[in-house]
Amino acid sequence: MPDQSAQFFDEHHRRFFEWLQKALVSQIQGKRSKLNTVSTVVGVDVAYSNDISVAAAVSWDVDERRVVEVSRVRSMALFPYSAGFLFLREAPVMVAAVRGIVERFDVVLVDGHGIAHPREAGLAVFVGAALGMPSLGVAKSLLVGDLGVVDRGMQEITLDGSLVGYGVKPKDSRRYFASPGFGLDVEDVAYLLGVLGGRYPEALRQAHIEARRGLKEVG
DNA sequence: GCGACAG
DNA sequence: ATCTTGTCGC
Repeated sequence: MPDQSAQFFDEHHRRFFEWLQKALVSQIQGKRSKLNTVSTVVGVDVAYSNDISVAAAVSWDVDERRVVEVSRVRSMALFPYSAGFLFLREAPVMVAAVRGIVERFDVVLVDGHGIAHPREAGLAVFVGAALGMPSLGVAKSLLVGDLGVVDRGMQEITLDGSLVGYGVKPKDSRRYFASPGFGLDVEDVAYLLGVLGGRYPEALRQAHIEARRGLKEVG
């Protein structure tokens, strides 16, 4: 079997998609709206079964600590996974799933990096921009950047000398890396991490479960 | 040229 | 991401 990714990522395609990422980044410059009080967050994740993808968005009430709404979308996985270009594979279906959430919410938590990305154009940046909603990237492993010293279970992620996010290692839950997506800055990330209790976001844990459940319920 | 590489 | 159950431990 030949590498399917070659079909999508030869030199010409890769260069064009990189241009697209840079275009978005320059396009949203200055569109950093101030993050208001966060009472409801929406976590979004995608699960796969061959070329079928199911995205699940879970609305989570931070104070009451409960799921308030679930939205799921099934679709064809048209792009293969390629590090640095995850948005091609997951952004379309993630955006559709979040649009299925009816009740209001304050921020979208995306399973993937925000600006902790080679071109500061991670999946969370695309999803937030497309929705016109503040977004936070939450990844389980580092893609780029340098980690600073561990301080109270947290460490800064630096890229070209600038702070782009935080690595977090809660005592109970799994390690993760958070960076701004759209509509919020690094200072807001620190605030958000506090609101979310420092642990791996329950909204994302639920989204992961719901996405996998979606694969099974339909086939 | 050699490794690294979100999900 | 996905293939996969129960089991050891706090």
